[in-house]
Parts: sequence; structure tokens; C-alpha cells
Amino acid sequence: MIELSKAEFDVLDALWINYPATASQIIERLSDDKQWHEKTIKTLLGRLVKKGALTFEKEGRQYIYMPCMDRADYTLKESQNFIERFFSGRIAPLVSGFAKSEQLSQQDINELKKVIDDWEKNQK
Amino acid sequence: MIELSKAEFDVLDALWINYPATASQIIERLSDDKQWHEKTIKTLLGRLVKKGALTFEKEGRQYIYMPCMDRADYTLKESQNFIERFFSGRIAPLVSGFAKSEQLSQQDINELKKVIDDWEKNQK
DNA sequence: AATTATAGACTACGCTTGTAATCTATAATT
DNA sequence: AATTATAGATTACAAGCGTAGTCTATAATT
Repeated sequence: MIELSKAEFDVLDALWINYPATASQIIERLSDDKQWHEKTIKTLLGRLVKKGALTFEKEGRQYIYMPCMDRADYTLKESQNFIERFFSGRIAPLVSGFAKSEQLSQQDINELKKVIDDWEKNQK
Repeated sequence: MIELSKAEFDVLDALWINYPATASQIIERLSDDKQWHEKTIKTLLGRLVKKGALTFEKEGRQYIYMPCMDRADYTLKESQNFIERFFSGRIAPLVSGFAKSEQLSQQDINELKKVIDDWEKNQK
């Protein structure tokens, strides 16, 4: 699995919002949340390309970037990894930790029920 | 929040198994899973102390280590952090990702149901 | 055509991390 | 008491990371 640093992920995440996109567009999107210098973001784009997380096509003087992977795939792998490390691969203890510390809302519960429902329908 | 590297967490995790414990005991516990040199583990113990994740008491020539935090507290914070980064703070999308990729077993589902049940009882 | 602005490439630099080796003080052994 | 073994302290060192600054080629403007 391609390993991304936090900052690299944030840049890729800005691309996932909508792609393909130019560096300027990505910089623009990130400007709301991060106080990053334009050069910083360009460095990170370069590192992402080098890691194989992005590709690009030239268009005049600019590059048009495109992610090489799906957000859902990436976050799934990260999640498996995380749950393996902290909860020996079991997902329920994570949710249970949230429940115990009052971190679950009624909406969360409803969403979880739906996930379970869907899973069960799918078993039949 | 105290930030721990992966290797640091693994050492702390070996201490959480049972504490207080000496460096040798921790090294012994880790020897099953990791090919780490004794010196490496001692370096990590030192860094954990410096970060405030561990304390120790001297006993003769040795230190008796003790965690400064609870495993459940630590993993909860890490989980919140993780879910914030990757799923905008919502837990259901994480579980849903597992479901979609066939990563959930019947046991997981049963455990999740129990978590939900307990949560609901607690609401009344 | 000459000049300027700018996109991306390359370089920089201190901090953290993984992974130990060496140093030093003292407990254990002879 | 002298010697040795060993626990922890200190030092090491390359790779990765956050965070840009400088260089270079070329597109845009005058």
C-alpha cells in the first residue's frame, strides 16, 4: 500500500473533491482550511506523484492532476490498518469505545443500524 | 494529546499487557512479534518517558516502568482523530466501508448490535 | 523581439523516526 | 578489593516529513 503522510493525504483529499484539477485549483481549495504556502503544496504534489498516488497530463505550462486511487479504497485500507493496530482487527471495540464515552449520537446509531440491515439483507 | 510513533506505541502496548514491568520484561514480551534489538526498545522506552507516556521508579539498577495513560483513553483519542481525518467525524461510513468490502463477519455484526443495544438501554 | 511573470524542478533545513552502537556508572562476581 | 557484566544515558545516522526558498524554462505581455 502506498504510504502517505498527513499533509500529503490532505492534498490528495483536495483533489478527490473534484478532478482532474490544476495545482492552482488545489491550492485554492486548500486555502480555506490550511495556511500553507503555495510552494508547500507544490512540493507535496510532487511527492504524491513520486509515490504513485497521482498522475498528471501537461497542458501548456500547467499540469492537470488526477488521483491514481479511489478515496474509498484508500480509506478502507487505512481503516483496516488502524483497526488492526489498535483493536486487533475487531471493529466493534472501536465503536464500543465511542459509545462508552458518549461519542455516539442518535444519528450515528441510526446509520449504524442501516449498515447492519443492509449487511443482513445481503446475506440472504 | 501525546503523539506516539508506531514503534513507540508498540512498546507502550507491551507494557499495557501487564504493569509495572522492567525493561527486560518488556523486551521479552516484544520478542515474539518483533525483531527488535534490545537497544532499540530501550531507546523507545526513553522516548516514551520523555514524551510523558511512561514513568518509572528505580529499583536497584533497574527501572520499573508504568504507563501514564489508559489504553482505552489513548485508543479512543486516536480513533476520534482517525475518524475525523478520514470520515469527517462520522463513524458509520467507516463501518459501511467494511461492510461493502465484505470485511464484516457475523460475529462483528452481533457485537455491533450489542453495542447499539447497550447504547439504547443507556438512553432511557 | 525583448521582457517579465510564473509553473514546475531542484535544493534546503530542522525535526522525528527507526534502528542501533558506544559510553558510563554501578551491581554482581571472583 | 578487583574485575566484569549490565542497566540506563548518550550519541549516531539515514530516511521521511513539514515547510518553504531558489533555479530554470517557457508562456504571456509589452
